[in-house]
Order: sequence, then C-alpha cells, then structure tokens
Amino acid sequence: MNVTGHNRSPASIRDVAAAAGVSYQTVSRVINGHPSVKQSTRERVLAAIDELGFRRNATALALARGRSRAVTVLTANTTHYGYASILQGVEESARSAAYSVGVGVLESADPAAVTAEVQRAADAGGGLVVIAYDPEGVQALEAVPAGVPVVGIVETPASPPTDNRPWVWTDDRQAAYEATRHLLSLGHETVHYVAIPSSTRRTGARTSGWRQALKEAGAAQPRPVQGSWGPAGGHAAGRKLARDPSVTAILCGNDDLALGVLRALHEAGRSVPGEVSVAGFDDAPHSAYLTPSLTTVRLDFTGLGRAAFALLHGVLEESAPIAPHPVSVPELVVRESTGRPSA
Amino acid sequence: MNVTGHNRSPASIRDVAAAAGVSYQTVSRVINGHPSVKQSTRERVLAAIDELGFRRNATALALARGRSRAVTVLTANTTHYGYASILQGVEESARSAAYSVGVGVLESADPAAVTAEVQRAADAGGGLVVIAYDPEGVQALEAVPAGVPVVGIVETPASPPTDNRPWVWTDDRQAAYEATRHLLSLGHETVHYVAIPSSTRRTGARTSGWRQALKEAGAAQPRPVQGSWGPAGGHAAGRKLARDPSVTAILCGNDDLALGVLRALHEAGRSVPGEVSVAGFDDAPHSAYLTPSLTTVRLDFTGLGRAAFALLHGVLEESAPIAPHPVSVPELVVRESTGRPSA
DNA sequence: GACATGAATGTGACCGGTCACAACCGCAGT
DNA sequence: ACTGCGGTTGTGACCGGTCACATTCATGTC
Repeated sequence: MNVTGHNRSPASIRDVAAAAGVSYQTVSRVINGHPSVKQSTRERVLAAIDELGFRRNATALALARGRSRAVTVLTANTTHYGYASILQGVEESARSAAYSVGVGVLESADPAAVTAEVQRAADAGGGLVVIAYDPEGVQALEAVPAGVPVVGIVETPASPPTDNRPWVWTDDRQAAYEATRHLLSLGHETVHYVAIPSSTRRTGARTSGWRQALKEAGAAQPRPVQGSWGPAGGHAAGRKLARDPSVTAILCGNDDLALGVLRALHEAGRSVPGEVSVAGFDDAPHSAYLTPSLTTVRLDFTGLGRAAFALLHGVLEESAPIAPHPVSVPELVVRESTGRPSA
Repeated sequence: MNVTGHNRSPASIRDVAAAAGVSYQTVSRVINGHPSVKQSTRERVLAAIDELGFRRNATALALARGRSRAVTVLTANTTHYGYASILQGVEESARSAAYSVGVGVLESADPAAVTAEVQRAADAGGGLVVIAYDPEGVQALEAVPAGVPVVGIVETPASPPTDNRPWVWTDDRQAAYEATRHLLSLGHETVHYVAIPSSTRRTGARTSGWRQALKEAGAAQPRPVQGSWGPAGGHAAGRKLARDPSVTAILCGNDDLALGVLRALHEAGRSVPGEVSVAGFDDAPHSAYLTPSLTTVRLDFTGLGRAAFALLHGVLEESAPIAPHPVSVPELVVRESTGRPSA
C-alpha cells in the first residue's frame, strides 16, 4: 500500500524523516544513493518513502540545484512533418535521460512575440533547442540570452550562428544538389524550383544547392517560385508552372509542396512523370503512397532531434565532451514521380 | 541598457532591493502590482529592475506558490495529424495565458513506462492534458495520481472516465455514422471499415458509429479490417480488400489509412471512385490535394486542444467555472473519392 | 588509555520567491 | 495630547529540496 488514498498534500522529505525517525538529510542521502548510510537505516527510510508515497518535488529540486532537467524546443510550427519529427527525436532521447520536454511555438509576424517566447522558455531554467529553419527560428536563436544553454538546428553549415553556440544541421544544400542532379541526369534541360520560405533574407540552403547543380551543368537557371509550407502553396505554384509547356522537371522545397504541385499538374492534364517530373524533399510518411509515388530526399529529422539533445545534454551536465557538430546525411529516394522527359 | 552583458548569475529580488534601497518585499510588491507602494518607490524599483535585467525566477515562483503555470500534454504520438494538431491547439491557448507547455510521449508496449511518464509529468507541478484516443492514453489517464488537475481528450462521450474528471471529446461515433450513411446513400450495398487501433479493449467509437449506420440500413456488417495508424497499415488492409470484387465502399479510420488504401486499390487496378469509393477521417491538410481528393470527416483538433486547455485553466485558477464538456462538431467533406457504385 | 580515523548522522544556511504579520508613518477625530 | 486608522514598508518563516560543515560513534593503533 504505497498510496494512502486521501493524502492531503504530498509528503516531503521531512515527513518521511519523521516517519522513519531520522533527519531530513538522511532521507536526502537515501534518495540520492549516497553510500554512507547504514543498511538498516536505509531500509527504514525506504519503507517510509513507500508508505507515504513520497515523490521528490521536481520544482524544489530545480531551485536548490540551480538547474532543471528540462529542455524546451522552440519552433515555428509543430504540425509539419520535419518539425514534428525533430520534436519527436528530442523528446525520445530526453525521456530516456529523464528530462522533461517543453514546446514553445514562435508566432510568425510579431518579433516581440518571438522574443517574449524565448524569454519565457529561458526562464524555465533548462536548456533550449531552437529550430532555426525559418526566419522566426533564426530570430529566436539570436534572442536567446547569454548564459542560457542552447543548441540550434540550422539549415546550412555555411555560416554558423553569430556566436560559438553548438548547432546541428542536415546538409540541405548537398541534398538539393543531388536531387537536382538526379533530374538533370534523366535528361531534363533544366529544373524548376518551388521554394519554401527561406531561413534568412538571403537564399536558403536548398535553393542554393539547386542553383549550383544547374550552374555546374550549364543549364538555364529559372527563377524559383515562392511557395509557402503547405500543399496549398504548392498547388498555387504548380498552376503557374503547368501553364508553361517548357517545364519538364520540378523540384519542390518539401513533400507537401510537391503534393500540391502534383495535384495542379493533374488538373492541368499534364501527366507525371510522362510530361513532367516532380521531386520533393523530406520523405514524409505519405510520400511513398501517393500516386505517382514521390521521388524525394530523405532527411533524418528524428536523428537530428536526438543529436541536438545529446549535444545539449553534454553542455548541461558537463560530463560528456561536446561532440563535433553532428550531420545527418540526406539520401535520395527515387520513386515514380521522376523519369525521362518525353521529348 | 537593460542587459549588462557579463552578468554572473541572474539578479534576484534581493539584488534589486539592494540596488533600489528598499526591502525585498517591496520589490515583490512592485512585481505583482500591489497597490500600496508609493509612486516614487515604485519607479525607483522599476529602474533597478531594468538596470539589473531582473527576471522573476519561474522555478522559485512555482515552489513558493505551490503551483506552476504549466501544462503537460501526454500523448502516444506527436507526428500524426490529429495528435499534433491537438498539441498545437493546447500550446496556442496556453501561450496566450502565459503558461508553458510540456510534452510527454507514451511509449507503447510497456505499461510501466507509461506510468513512469505520467508520474514525471505529474511531478512537474502543473496540469495535465491526456490524449486518450488509444490504449496508452487511456492507461495514462487512469494512472494520473489523485489530486493532479487533468483533462482527458476522449473518443466517445458514451462512458466517461472512471472518476469525475473533466474531459472533452469529438463525437467520433456520430462522425463515423454520418460518413457511413453518406456512402450508403450513394447506393452502396454495404461499407467496409479499416479500423485504427481502438482506445479500449472494447470497440472504438468510430467502429461503433459505422456499425450502427449499417444496422439501421439493414446492410451487411462485414468484419472491420484492423489497420495501424499510418499509410503502411492502410496499404496492407487495402490489398486484402482489393482482392474482393464485392467491395465497393471503404471507410477508413483516418486519412493516412485511406491514403494507403487508395494506393493499394490503384496497384490492384481498381479505379476510385469508379469501382470503389473510399472515405477517410480527420481531414488532414494533404487530403484535399490527393488524386482523387479524399472524402473525409473534418474534425477540429486544434479547437479540441484549445477547449481542453480552457477547461484545465479553469480548474487550475479556480476562477472561471468549469464549462460543460465542450464538443466539437465533425463535418463531412465530400470530395472526389466517393461516388455511386458502377454496378 | 589516549588518539587518530572513517563511517553514519544531524544542524544550519541557502536557492528565490511568497505569505502572514508587525511596525512605522502622517493625519484626522475627540 | 491621545487614539484610531489607512497607506507604506520591513521582518521572519516557509515552500522542499540541497550543500557545507559539525557532531557522534565505533574501531584500530600506539
């Protein structure tokens, strides 16, 4: 009988101490597995703990220790596949390290709101993981107060964040490069690009990888079409591209955009991959089941989340040395949506 | 200059008090907007706060007050559309109430792990939102220690959780009922069902709504096909159903399953909706862009999340009275994937 | 038998806030 | 001059743990 049902407020170590006839300090020692506690005493204390249903108060612990086994993930979105998977990865490893995980969403538009959210997360006391794939995330990363442990998840290894904080990345640039080369190698004259909103005012890593592949191949470099994140944006972009008969290959900034593009092409009566090839980015779970199934670049988002946590964990506990910035290697997955041009 | 760069440890109210030449209690009063503080004093304190870059320590606050403006969402998954959207809804309203949001994932298989996760979340001190759409969630809801404020998000209003804790729901039963009736009204002899894992050992709400519609129409009641959550499960189920030429209408437990079913039918050479009609559940963002676009039942998951938080907020702050269990009304969205049977 | 030694335990202060209560202030009422 | 009172401010204890240090006790050694 470890829970006595109608207990008023939860038992503290002093309650346990009283019940076991020892001092609170001894109870503390037992909880923390300190060696110098006589066996008989330890057993008495453990019995009392069980009896009273004692659980160590996490808040008090955090206050006394000055740090709180907690990580907060700051992200612009929690529903898109990549973001959600990163969160899942962080949560996964955080859980097995007995850390708790918080989420803070960075509301677009308002910079003050972003800063406020960062502040609140910082006040929580633990470490921060900032997903800096988009403008809000980048701003958030910069707004993190000095002294707060933080790991950034960024799009490109090219230019590190302003200071020497650790970060992890997927090599999006390389990934886009490879996807573009795949399409070119099939015989397409050039490849059009439907972009996701880029992380900075400058060109995003995916865009730049695509561009480089075109350049190296001496192919024409059409203007990227700006899309949003979701399928609706892809659909809008796809309608424009579908009107241009010279378009035979389209690379999309993510799989959702690609889905919208596929739909737009279908509505315009252009067959995929017969007339137009389409490739995506991310390899979301549904991409393999579309008709036609989607050629895309698989990115290990959950692995990225795990790496971010591992890094942060190292910083917070000062135990494990900070591993060099982990990279996850993207992998091109060729499916039905890409093929040789018909002409 | 509110941040003095190289500040060692963050300033406490006593630091501020010293700087302003008042007692710590006066600082506390200023922070909390207590009326009886002389205007000149207040200004002096505010100046010191700004000077030292003081921020109130959330941990200490929680310890002193005995409760912490925090909510933890317990869920079996963070990436599936419905779950992720609920989380988003909770986060959204939590943020505007200046609450922080935690996430705990309930690892399947191991019941002990589920209980442990619930415990850790409870220890965090705030309130709990448990998504009890699946066996893990239901178990978690039951494992919440007495005295911890909790709101459950359940599948069916039929049988409330064991005790009188508040909860919210979507009327999944009614939704499935309507979707089934839609298919029957198109002239299908009967409707097959690909089920998501149900929340209890008994039949899930969606299954039961489907069954009732068939019963009322005097239609045959085929065995539901067990699927998992993702498209892979739907694909497997779809392959079985595709082999049976008598199958002309399939209702799926969610849109991901439906996607897998669509793919399987395509592979088997059966046209949708020409030979077979397919309907999903949830109205995920991509469902409208599939080819054929998916008939489905739209559920307001973010609204559900918001409602859950509102309820919990009421409990935690004892201010607003507990509103009656909010329901969000599902809406049938008819698209291309359903039509009259060909025969 | 006196003393150093190490194991086992207890005491007080502290983390950074809050709460309850006491004390001080100036001013009106008698 | 004495009292009452509301506005202002300060003091001490507390939330539930930890940490640094002091203390007690049994033991082995000279």
